[in-house]
Amino acid sequence: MFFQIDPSNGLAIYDQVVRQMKFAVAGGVLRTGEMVPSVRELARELAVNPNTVARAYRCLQDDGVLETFRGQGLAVTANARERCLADRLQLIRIRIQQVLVEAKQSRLAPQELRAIVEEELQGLGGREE
Amino acid sequence: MFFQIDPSNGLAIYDQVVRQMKFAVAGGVLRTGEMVPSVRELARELAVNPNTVARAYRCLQDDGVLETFRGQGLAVTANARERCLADRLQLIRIRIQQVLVEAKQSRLAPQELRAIVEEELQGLGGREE
DNA sequence: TCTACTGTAATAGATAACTAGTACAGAGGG
DNA sequence: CCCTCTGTACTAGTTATCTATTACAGTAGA
Repeated sequence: MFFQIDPSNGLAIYDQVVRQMKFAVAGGVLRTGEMVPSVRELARELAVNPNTVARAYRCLQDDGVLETFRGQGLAVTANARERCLADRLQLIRIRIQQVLVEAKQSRLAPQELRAIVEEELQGLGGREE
Repeated sequence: MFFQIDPSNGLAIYDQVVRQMKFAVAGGVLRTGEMVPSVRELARELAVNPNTVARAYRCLQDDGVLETFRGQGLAVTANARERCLADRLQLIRIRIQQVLVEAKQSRLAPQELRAIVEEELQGLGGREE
């Protein structure tokens, strides 16, 4: 229902949860005050250990995206949206920059690079989520 | 002189060596028959353990890019160029696809995505290597 | 109060990647 | 032969991540 986790992604699972949670807030899927799934529920859903989800949630608290209500759960904070909008741009920009640097070092022509990007953008274009 | 390694890259170090070696062959920096740096020399240069370089070289042998001359070193194989040209496209395409999928899931607008790509391309444009 | 949920914490174990150190066989130059 | 280079192999230890399990405190509803 919520996220998609790929264990063989290079990124740690908890990090994937953090990123996708931020993206959900930035994209308006999760709104201020809304409760997120409980640690155990999300862990079951993702077929992942509860500790891993708890760690992700702890990170999200540290980043001011979630706040805890003891005994009840965690909710999206008041100014989470603006934080996440900024974070989303930054996170994606960094990944793009890494790929482009590598492509540049490999002496792949920029036109060829643009072609790949456009091609892959077309490949994703139609679907929503 | 040769490569740039970033230990906190997500990618394993030996994998970075493999990729950059393939890119060097694809880009014409390394030619057929040319000797590559010895395990110990490259390890010293990259400030990395010799075992890590050895592992990368073993991968490159398995992929038919390098061949070993016992007691002398390793050299680029005859048909390494064409293999690496294909590998380069594939490796970069996969990374781009991963970023675009994530961006798509985050509901970032494609125009905004293109803007970031162009912006970062400009940022790299001038430099050679 | 009892029960079931919540987050949080702590411990131990598994696995992967990398480091550290040592050792061995082959090639080549003196 | 001796020395130095080459790749290769092995063991052990470190670190980070994730799993597995148990436990505890707070909240809420019957």
